[in-house]
Amino acid sequence: MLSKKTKYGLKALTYIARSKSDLPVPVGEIAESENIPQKFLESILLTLRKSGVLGSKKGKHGGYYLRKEPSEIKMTDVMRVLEGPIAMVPCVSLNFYEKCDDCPDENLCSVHKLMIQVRDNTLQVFRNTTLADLSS
Amino acid sequence: MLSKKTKYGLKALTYIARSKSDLPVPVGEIAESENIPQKFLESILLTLRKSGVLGSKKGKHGGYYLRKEPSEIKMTDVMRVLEGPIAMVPCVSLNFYEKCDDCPDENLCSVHKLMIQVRDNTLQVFRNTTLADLSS
DNA sequence: TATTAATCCTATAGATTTAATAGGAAATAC
DNA sequence: GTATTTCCTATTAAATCTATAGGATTAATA
Repeated sequence: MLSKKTKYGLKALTYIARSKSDLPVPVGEIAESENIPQKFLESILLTLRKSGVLGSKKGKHGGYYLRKEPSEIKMTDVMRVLEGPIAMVPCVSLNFYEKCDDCPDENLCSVHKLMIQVRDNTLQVFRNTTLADLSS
Repeated sequence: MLSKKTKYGLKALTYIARSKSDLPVPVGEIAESENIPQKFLESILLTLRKSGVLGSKKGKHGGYYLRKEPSEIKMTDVMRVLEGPIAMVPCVSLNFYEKCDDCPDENLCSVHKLMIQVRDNTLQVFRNTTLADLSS
């Protein structure tokens, strides 16, 4: 299941990408428009800023803005920040690899084989999709 | 993330598919061989039996067996029983559809569009993979 | 300079889900 | 009738997710 954090984050990014204004977009505006609890959204946008996807400006007329063109923001990056590993098991994760406790040899593991296929397919979607695709 | 339930379930099914013996396979044997807590595995195999994937025999020399040939057991079916919906959000689920609380119109929702793609790719993997593939 | 509006930060509560355990009832082989 | 195994229900323990609270900091502007 996609977490609400990720869902809200993607919706917020889309909202910002669609924004016509030159000014940064304040959290309150997004929260209201997209039906997202404001405080929760604050924390989400904060992590997106810390990861480099978003920039921010404090104070009056402040808010969040994209650091790159929407077409340059890949879903792989966004998903890894919001949702964590793209793989369904750590033992097939490219960026968050971890060995399984059980499983003496993962080359013989049937789950491993299957999940590599799922990972590759999902990865292909996220690599070929940018924020520009979402917001169009 | 794949739940342990699903992971254990897949490993157990693979173990049973690989079994040479004519007798049903007892839970204890699988649990020991695959490093799975036995009581937990019991409950997992029980749900697989109730869903029709496995058959069982009680008492001495009892255990679990496959109801169909491994090549006839699709991952779509197994995954839906063990892990639930294949889609990452209920609003793009074929078998467990649910509308989102937020989201006035899901055709305009950027998350919706993206998750349909992920679903279709994952579905393709699961539709084209059977237990025979896992256990070979 | 005071006011207002915004991000930033930390902590924590509440809710849900997952993982695992416990204890025995029912069935079957021998 | 004893040993073995599935079957069933309940419960605990742990982890994670969702959301809220309360204020500190920063910046624009009147």
